[in-house]
Amino acid sequence: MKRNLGHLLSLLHERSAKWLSGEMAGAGLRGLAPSHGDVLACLFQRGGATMHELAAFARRTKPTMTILVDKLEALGYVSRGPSPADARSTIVSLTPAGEALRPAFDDISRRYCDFLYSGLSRMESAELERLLTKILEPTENPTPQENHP
Amino acid sequence: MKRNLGHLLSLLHERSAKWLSGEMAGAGLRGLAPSHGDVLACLFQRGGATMHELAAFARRTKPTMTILVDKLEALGYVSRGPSPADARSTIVSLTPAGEALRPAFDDISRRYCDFLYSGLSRMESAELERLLTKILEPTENPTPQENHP
DNA sequence: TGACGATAGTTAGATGCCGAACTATATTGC
DNA sequence: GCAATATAGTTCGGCATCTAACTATCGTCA
Repeated sequence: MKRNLGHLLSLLHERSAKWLSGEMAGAGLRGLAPSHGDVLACLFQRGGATMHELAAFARRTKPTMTILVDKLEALGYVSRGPSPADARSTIVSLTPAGEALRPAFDDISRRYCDFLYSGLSRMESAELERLLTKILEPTENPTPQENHP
Repeated sequence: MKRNLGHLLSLLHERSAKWLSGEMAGAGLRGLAPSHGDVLACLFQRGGATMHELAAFARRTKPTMTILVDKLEALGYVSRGPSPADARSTIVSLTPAGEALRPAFDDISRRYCDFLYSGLSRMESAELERLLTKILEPTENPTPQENHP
């Protein structure tokens, strides 16, 4: 059983994704993926965002964001509206039903941290973050899509 | 910019996957995903495996493995054969074309490690692995699918 | 002012992945 | 020896994701 860094990373990533999906399902959001959660998180934080901003926040491409928002809109959690400043832009915002998810989401976020850092001391957590950041450093990665000259 | 552990993990995971895809494409395997690489890695290591073993090794479900092997077989890198011991089983093995990929794969594996551990001292690498393993420990995760009573 | 390149968003097509359901073979219990 | 159960693989339907290509609008610059 080779336990190299790549393997550990995949393992943890998959487990995190599964945990989040499970928790979201438990919060009444059956069938929603972590990415949908990222969209909602962005809206909880900013109150409204363009497709472009959502895509950058969730680090997904714009076509993906179209699909994600389509679903959230169909479920009644968000709505699309025109931007007063730019006729090309769409402003996505939370509906009352979407806003109602905020407490459950805050709760999941808190427990997600507990889940991830479980068993690690405060110092170990800090060290882990430092090491991962150091690996990430060399080429701080930009937003997916449109990152070419 | 919240840099919590979940975020760092996602970032690193995405970057690793992209790096691997790119390297595989560079090695003449355009259109193959990291999971296909896992299948080949398993075969390089064991010389032949059942679908079930491949699925466990790559941590994908059996239906997914069917598709992955379909593709590798269509490309001429592996072939399916019957198991002499069990008529239900399929033995997947490397064709000469598949075997020919081995040196390129070994090279990619080596450079993948360099890529991941880049900038980390030997001690830091060990510490990082230790911390990730510690997080993973509590519920050492089993093979996906058929893991329920 | 009008043409041209940049930007916002969507559509189309393809791929990796999963769960559920299915077929075929093996194993176990009576 | 046979029915019940378990196991190996596949098929089916669905979802998130990507790239490429498209439409519509904005900004710029001559």
